[in-house]
Amino acid sequence: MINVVLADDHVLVRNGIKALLEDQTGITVIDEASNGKEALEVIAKNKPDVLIVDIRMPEMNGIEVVAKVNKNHADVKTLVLSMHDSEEYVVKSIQAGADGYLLKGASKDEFIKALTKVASGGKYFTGDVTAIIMSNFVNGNTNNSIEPLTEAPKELPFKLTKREKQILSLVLELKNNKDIADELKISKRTAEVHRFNLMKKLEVKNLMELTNKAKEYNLT
Amino acid sequence: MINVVLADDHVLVRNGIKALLEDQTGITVIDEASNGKEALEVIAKNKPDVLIVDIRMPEMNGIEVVAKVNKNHADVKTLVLSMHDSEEYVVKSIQAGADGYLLKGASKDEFIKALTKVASGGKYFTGDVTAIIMSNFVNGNTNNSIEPLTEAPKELPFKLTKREKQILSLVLELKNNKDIADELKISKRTAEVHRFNLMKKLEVKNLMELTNKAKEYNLT
DNA sequence: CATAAATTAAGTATTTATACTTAGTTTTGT
DNA sequence: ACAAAACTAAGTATAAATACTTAATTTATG
Repeated sequence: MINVVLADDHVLVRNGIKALLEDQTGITVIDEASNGKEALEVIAKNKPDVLIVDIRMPEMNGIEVVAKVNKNHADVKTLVLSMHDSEEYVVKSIQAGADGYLLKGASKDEFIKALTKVASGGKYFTGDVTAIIMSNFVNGNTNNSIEPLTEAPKELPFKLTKREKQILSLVLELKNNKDIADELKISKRTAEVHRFNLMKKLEVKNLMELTNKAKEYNLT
Repeated sequence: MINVVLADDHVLVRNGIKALLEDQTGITVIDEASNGKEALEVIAKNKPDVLIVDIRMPEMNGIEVVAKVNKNHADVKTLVLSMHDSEEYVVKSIQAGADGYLLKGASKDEFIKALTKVASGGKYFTGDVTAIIMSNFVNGNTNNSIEPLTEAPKELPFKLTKREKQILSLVLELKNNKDIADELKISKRTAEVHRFNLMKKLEVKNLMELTNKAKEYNLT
């Protein structure tokens, strides 16, 4: 019997997965969570075999949840669900210690396969992203299984100060330096400097690249 | 027996709804579509009783689909699914002729209730938005039922030309005038003029307001 | 085919952003 | 308490955006 906890902020998606899984004998959804923090609480309480977790969630995103689960509840397996087949997300999930990564567009069969594989101690990464992963890790993998990362997760190539993060978030709201300055009660020139340093650190040269990079590194 | 067509770009969501609905006797999902255009084709072919359609979809959004279905297949009922309880979406759905509007966070019970009500010629709008609607239409409504709009859908307070829509979409990607000009092979000055006219028409004075307004009116 | 609407683009003045550098003033870590 | 890091903000020069206006071509539509 596989005991599962579902974490996704949409009831409908949870219901869907639940219906899909419980149609299968040997799988039970013992609890649900609608955000990252709740997921951690629920896991601490219930100790499921597998956590199925969406990346995009309020309070705390799925990847952070996976990282924490791996740290504090090493025996709980994690299967990440995502709408995106972005390399960034996949790699981050692996680094966070996820046991599997599935696209929301996956079929029922693939879903069940992934869950059972993960529950039995295996790894499952959807075929759509396997090629990407392959190029990053050299292993004797069979088709959809890969070994977990052994090396320490490589840290971001930049570190932002508190103030910079503040300014970044305002810049991402497309506010101009004047408005940012007013909002933070600093001079416009100071806002400019922070923005300038931000652009340097993130190695971008315009707003478009900034927003893309920020999204890429989840600096929202 | 109610015959339903599902249109949503996520297989998982479709599977979820399907499982949820077919659990109920008297409801059959006869076909599915993963984007707006496909939805229209599927409807032309199958003539279902009800179309359950997500707002956010590739190719053509759910509201446009509803409008077209209402025009070309008046006997097909439409139930709009959305993640957002935004007034804009609700009002637009009603104007497009939707018979119901449900949040994705709806419970199974509410879902079934909405579907059966819509299928039998009624209207169902989720309680979360009823208050909003009430303030717009004065009718002798019972709880969750409202009358359809009789007046012509009020048009947007601005109309954009083809070129302006093109430029708008590039502006929304945060591209600057130079890049937009290069991309469209026009002079930078021309791009500036179009952007200027855009700002005037939408009555905004900076990028932030522009993106907000564009989102508001679904001008993505 | 004629007129309106749309697209193109230049001119001009003013404001804002960019790309730095320098430097004084907190804050923070050990 | 002392250095390092962070925050603040000024100066300067150049580039780009803003806020218009005018006006020459294209393109649509009655």
